[in-house]
Amino acid sequence: MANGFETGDDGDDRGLLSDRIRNALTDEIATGALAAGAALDEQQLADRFGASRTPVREALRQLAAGGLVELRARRGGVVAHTTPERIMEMFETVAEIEAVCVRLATYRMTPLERSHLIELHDLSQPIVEAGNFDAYDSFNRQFHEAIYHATHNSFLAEQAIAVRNRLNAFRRTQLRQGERLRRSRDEHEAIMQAIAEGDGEMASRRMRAHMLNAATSLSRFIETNKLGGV
Amino acid sequence: MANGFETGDDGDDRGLLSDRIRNALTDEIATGALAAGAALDEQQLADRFGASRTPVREALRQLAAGGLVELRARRGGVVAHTTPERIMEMFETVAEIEAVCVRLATYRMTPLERSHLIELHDLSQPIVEAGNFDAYDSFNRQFHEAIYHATHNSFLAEQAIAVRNRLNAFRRTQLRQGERLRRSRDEHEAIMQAIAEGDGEMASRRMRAHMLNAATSLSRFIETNKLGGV
DNA sequence: AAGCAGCTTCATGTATGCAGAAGCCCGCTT
DNA sequence: AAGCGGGCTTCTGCATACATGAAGCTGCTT
Repeated sequence: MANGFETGDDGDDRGLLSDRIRNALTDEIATGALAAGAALDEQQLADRFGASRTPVREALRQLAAGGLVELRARRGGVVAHTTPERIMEMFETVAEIEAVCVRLATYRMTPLERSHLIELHDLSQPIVEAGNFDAYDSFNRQFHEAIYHATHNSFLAEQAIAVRNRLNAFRRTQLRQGERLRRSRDEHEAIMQAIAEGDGEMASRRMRAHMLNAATSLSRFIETNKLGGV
Repeated sequence: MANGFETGDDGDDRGLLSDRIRNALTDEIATGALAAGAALDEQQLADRFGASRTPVREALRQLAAGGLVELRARRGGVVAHTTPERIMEMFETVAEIEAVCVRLATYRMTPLERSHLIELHDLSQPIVEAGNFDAYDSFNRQFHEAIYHATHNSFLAEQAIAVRNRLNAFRRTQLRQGERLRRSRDEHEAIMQAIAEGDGEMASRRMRAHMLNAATSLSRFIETNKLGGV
């Protein structure tokens, strides 16, 4: 996470109250239960969570720092209004950062890391065959994070994870089409090949294309379903 | 800033108390008045700022979100321990992000934006001649931020500014050598030329080199002055 | 003497109370 | 009837008080 907060675990039973509230609100914003622009009344939220305003305030501050909530001094907070254009910008940013990561990783990864990545990639084959979306999502995360770490630049890796998480809040309307699943793995395959050949630039270009393909698919999805303000 | 907080201005007289404390602590950490690893006692800070613990807590949370402070649940906070290695990682990250920005900017900037950038660059000539470090610092910031904006990706621009600001906290030990000043402008010149030729890849490579040169200079500085834990 | 248990102390986490500012509604004026 | 001003309401921001978990210390046991 590397967000400056160590709470033990992200479970929901025993952490700090403010963290539980933060996680809950994050989920609700991500799932759309709290629509963009919705006012966030402190007392109201406190009542809803059976807590006082204090932990709610702290949760809101943290969400504001993460960009999910906008706070105006003495005027309360609202759920950040994220337009489709901005989501596309976020996608492009992630794509570029991932491209940077895979290029550096190609040049710097240890044989052990390369082996781990190959193993991970191989494991995704049966997942695609089975069409298990949740499992693939989990694998996909591991795959990309393995690349982040292989840059041997922990700060960059943290940035990549942070921006990726921030984007994930809007990927719930994920493209759950089997075709994209297979294409995603094929693109991974191409990236792996470039890595194997030690061609960081090629891996970088393919990674960028990989991410932008996902963005394009989502864009089409938004277009056809007319999800105006997300 | 796009950090989710709108406080009117960053002045110190009339904003929110928690913001004033946050700014003050940011400065103190940046200047080294608060050394890395120093414990941050809430009550103690509250006394020092003549406030209660509440705004201090909020300030600490925001700083934690920004990475300047590490908070462990129920165990208080300490100034984030930023090793020279980590600073170098941050430099590399900034260099890569800037490289991405200038490539996108090259392909997307409007004639007006290009003109503005050229004007900005021209204005830096007399500043270098005069050896005015502060003025050059200000210009440099404008120059790079103009490039961010020219990407026409506001999210990416915000990320770039955020990570740059975070790094700036450690650049106070800035290399104030006239030679570096002139070389910096020469590198800008080379970047401008690549932009003028519409060669985004070239501009990107030169920008990366430009940033890494600055990092190398700082690295030498740290090495010779043995600023162990920063 | 070393290690552990229990207690004490203290800092954090949470709740509540209070003051001030922003927004709103109502009534007044033109 | 429409625009404006004042009082009112409500919510945020800050302060203070209470509860709880963590760290350190003391004394006992082995």
